[in-house]
Amino acid sequence: MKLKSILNQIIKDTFVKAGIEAKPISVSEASKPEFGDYQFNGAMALSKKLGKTPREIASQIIANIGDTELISKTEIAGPGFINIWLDSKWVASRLDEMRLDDRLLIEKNTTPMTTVVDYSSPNMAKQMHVGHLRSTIIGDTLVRLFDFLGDEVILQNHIGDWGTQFGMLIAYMESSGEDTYSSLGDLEQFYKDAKIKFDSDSDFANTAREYVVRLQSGDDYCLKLWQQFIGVSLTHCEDIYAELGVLLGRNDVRAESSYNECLPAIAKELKAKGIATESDGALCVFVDGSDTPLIVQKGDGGFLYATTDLAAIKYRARELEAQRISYVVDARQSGHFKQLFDVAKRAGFVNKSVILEHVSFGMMLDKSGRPFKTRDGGTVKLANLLDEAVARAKQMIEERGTQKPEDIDEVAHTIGIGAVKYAELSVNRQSNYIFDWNKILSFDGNTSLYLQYAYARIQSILRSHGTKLEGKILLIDELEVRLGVMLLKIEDVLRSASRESMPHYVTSYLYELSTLFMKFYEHNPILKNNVDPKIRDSRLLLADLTAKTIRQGLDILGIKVLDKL
RNA sequence: GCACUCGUAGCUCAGCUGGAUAGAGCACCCGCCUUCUAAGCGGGCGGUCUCAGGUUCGAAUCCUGACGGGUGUACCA
Repeated sequence: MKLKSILNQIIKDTFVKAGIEAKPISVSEASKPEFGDYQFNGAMALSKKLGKTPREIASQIIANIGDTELISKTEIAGPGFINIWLDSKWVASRLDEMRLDDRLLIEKNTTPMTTVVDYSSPNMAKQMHVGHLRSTIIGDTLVRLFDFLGDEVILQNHIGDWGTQFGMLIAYMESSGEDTYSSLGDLEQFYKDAKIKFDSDSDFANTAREYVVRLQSGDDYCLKLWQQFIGVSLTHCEDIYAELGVLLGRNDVRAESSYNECLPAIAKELKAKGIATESDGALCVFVDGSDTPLIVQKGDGGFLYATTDLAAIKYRARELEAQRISYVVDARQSGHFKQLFDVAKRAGFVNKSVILEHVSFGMMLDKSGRPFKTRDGGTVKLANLLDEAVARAKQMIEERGTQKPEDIDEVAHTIGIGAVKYAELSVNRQSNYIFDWNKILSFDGNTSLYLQYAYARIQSILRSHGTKLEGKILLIDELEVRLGVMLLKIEDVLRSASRESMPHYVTSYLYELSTLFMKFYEHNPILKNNVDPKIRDSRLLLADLTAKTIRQGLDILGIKVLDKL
């Protein structure tokens, strides 16, 4: 439920009733429990405009709140804050509705927005490395989030499958003559070997160069080799996707090369519209605020990634009818996207109303704050990173010794992959972040394990109880009320995370929810002997609803829960 | 040089459209398991929110400048 909107509407109504001619600002969550559940801080700002003291305005607002079942108490505090307490009976009955609803009272958008999410986008010439992790994980969460809230989501994996290096790669693949799949088992090595041969063997280099030309002119033989190469490389990516449990599949691939045919028309159209002009022999679009232009066509007639991106954005807006296009790409390309969006709108490839956003993110750094590399300075392959995560998780649970031997591998996988994903998602995506194994695989603090532990603890209580849950939720203790209100906030959190493409809003919420539950649990016994049956039933229901909310939140993050830890 | 971005506790990070005494986790110190998972909970220590101005009743948040870090800067993607 959209709790904040409901409260905002109440405040808005009081403005009308009181004849206050101003637009109220939004209520905000109370900064402290003593200040209630929500607070309205708009009275101070209106003081000058209305010629009244903030406290006068505040009391005018309060006087007009009238009879509403969801607010139990209001007060004017300090200079003119209005503190608002929700009625615990009202909260309790909403929670009773929530636990009977699969969607936890989270509404589905009545008018779905067609949203394209462009993410992962690995280069087919190389193995996936840690640089692809953030895009893949953040993008996947956005897809799940948008979809859950009811938007029409279209996944786009804009794989890099075109460029001069493929001439060399297919020539080398041909000459190595081995079984293609196994020889491409380590793409990184394959690329290096090809490069060595290219640099040392002039006949091979000539063949490679010839293959680039033949490839670009549509030669059947080279195209066949190239398709074979891309096919194998893509399968490697799919292995990683399966390991990570992300949604991307072969149907979501819309490769760079698929836009090749449209590129001349894009350049022509930009030129015809007078948007692109020639400069130093290249066809360029100059954009206000950038001193370097977006180059649409090279001096030699070739096209660049900017042209491909323009073709792609046009395809997404026109063919896919996207109303929102999100590019989950690292922050270094912010300049490029600024130009791209400007040109796309100016050229009319995309309507003005379409939301174009660069969901940018920072770099992954190691513990000492340097770019995350292997000991010898190479890029860390994603496959190795994920293997290490699972291996470390396995070691931990073996030491703990609470899992059955046959379950260990699966549990280790859930924990290890979950920890890596959560680490990516829980920090503000815009800044660089430090990747530290000890931190991400910890049970303390804002980690996936802490949430999984909270969930597992609740499952354990439910198992001990055994029988079906009964009764109603009663909110008596202060911690119960706070937990209850927190549970009702989930939709507001998901909505703002979706609006701003900020997955860490969700992780922060889940962490706060889990810590609140832990406190509640420590202070309010559930199954102990002296607990009144009605209260016991209520607390069981509250625990169960908390678990469901954690599970739903983690599901949107693409992280699995465990019944036992 | 120019552009973008960041600067919050010893470390890693939250802090939403400006609001009350700036919050977590780690580390360090102290307490809590005969009973629901102690991978937990409670308490303590720790801050000139880089600095200087400005706007405002009110600034970590907005604006300007300085300093410091990162990134990008014409035919690679």
